[in-house]
Amino acid sequence: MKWVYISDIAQHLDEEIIIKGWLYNKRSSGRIHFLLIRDGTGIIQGIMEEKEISPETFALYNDLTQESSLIVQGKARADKRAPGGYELYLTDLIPVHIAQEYPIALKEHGTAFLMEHRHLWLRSSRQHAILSIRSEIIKALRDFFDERGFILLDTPILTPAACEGTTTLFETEYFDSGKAYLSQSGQLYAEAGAMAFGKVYCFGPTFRAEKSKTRRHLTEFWMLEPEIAYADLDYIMAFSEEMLQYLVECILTKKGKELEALDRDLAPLKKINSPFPRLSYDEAIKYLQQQGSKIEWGEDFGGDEETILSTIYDQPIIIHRYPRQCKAFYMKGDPEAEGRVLNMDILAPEGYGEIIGGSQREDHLERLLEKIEQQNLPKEAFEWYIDLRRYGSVPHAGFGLGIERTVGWICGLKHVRETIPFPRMMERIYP
RNA sequence: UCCACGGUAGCUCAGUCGGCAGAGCGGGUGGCUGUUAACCACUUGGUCGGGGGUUCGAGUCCCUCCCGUGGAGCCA
Repeated sequence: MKWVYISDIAQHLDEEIIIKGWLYNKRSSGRIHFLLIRDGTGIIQGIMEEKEISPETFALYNDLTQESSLIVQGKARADKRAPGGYELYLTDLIPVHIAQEYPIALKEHGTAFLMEHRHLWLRSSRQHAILSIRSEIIKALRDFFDERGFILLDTPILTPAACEGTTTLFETEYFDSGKAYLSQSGQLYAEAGAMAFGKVYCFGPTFRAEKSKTRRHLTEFWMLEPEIAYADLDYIMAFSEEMLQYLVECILTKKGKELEALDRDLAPLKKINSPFPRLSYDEAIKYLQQQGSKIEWGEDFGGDEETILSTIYDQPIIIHRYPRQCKAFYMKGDPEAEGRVLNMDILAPEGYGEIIGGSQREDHLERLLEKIEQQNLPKEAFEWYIDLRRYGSVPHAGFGLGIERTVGWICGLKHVRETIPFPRMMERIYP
């Protein structure tokens, strides 16, 4: 007997097949039972008629609890009455495990309760849709870089020092060498990679020990960071536009059903069309002040400012050339504007805010040393990084894309915590 | 860390002026040959977050601690 996944059911109509899965829900009107069976690829309604099956098997219905695992045999047919469009007329059913009383009923639950049962919550159709879109987003992005000849460069997670002195780091003991820190960015190592391979990207988890409690923060999140030798700020702005355009088109093509299941309004995504509007930091400040914001020149944008800026246009918006004082030491100064750096942030539309932050890097040895000194960073820990400016330094640039925020935007979610299987937040490390 | 709100049955919540602890869902039993978060009947289910106080009497008022949710700051 052939084992078939529910997603492939259309190719096996009227064949006797086997499906292995779990009981999502059941209903009965006495002589006919309805079993909603899921197998991770979809849901199908199983029909159990008293006259078509042995009395012992028919009676098993009473023992089957929500999320019990089972193997069923039957013939599939298309039927408009069935959720999912297909039904399986059961000829046999073997319970694999009768589940204990399942904590998550098919009713409303609070976020705290669901997060406490995240390992089970993943089985629900909504989480299934979000995480399969996440998987496709990562695949699309990796395809984008691989097709353009980038090398995937895995950067270390345990590091000897901070990449950006400002943020708080998770600390751990490292044998007899003292402290090690969990990486908050792979960028510095990616720069070494770019000098070796020309164009590279890293993709991995990053860690921020900030006590952030907002809808767009996690303590552990995944970041994709390309780094390109001989690229300047204009190059990476155009490049990231191309990347986002590619990504959105790809997800619309391949994940329409899942987006629909999430009630995502597709119109704003279909409108995405590069090049995106660009605003310098100075222009953005001027605009915000006209809108009544109290922000002063030199301050970084807060959540409210980001929301205002990301709703001006129905496109992602690029803000570039921020003041030096609110940005990291490795960013190159703008030769044409005193006090500004050659950086850019991309804010997703519909109020989603920052999903990309990038810059042209300081490639001049003396100026980099000055900045390290000014910011009181431990020079010894950065010697290897400084070496990159001693041996064939070139202009180069790169950016980081936050995966969870990107998934949140594309799925139209209010909070990033559902965009990763097991979110790590200030108040949550279980499960 | 700060501000606001919340914690009552397994879950989601109601509980009036301080006066017998409630509903829906889930669980259990029975019924129903096309159900769509099925439905109908019956039934089960409580350390009212912990501690202290006021009171004849506290889920309800006061103090305190714990936990959670939303937001701020910081950032992707």
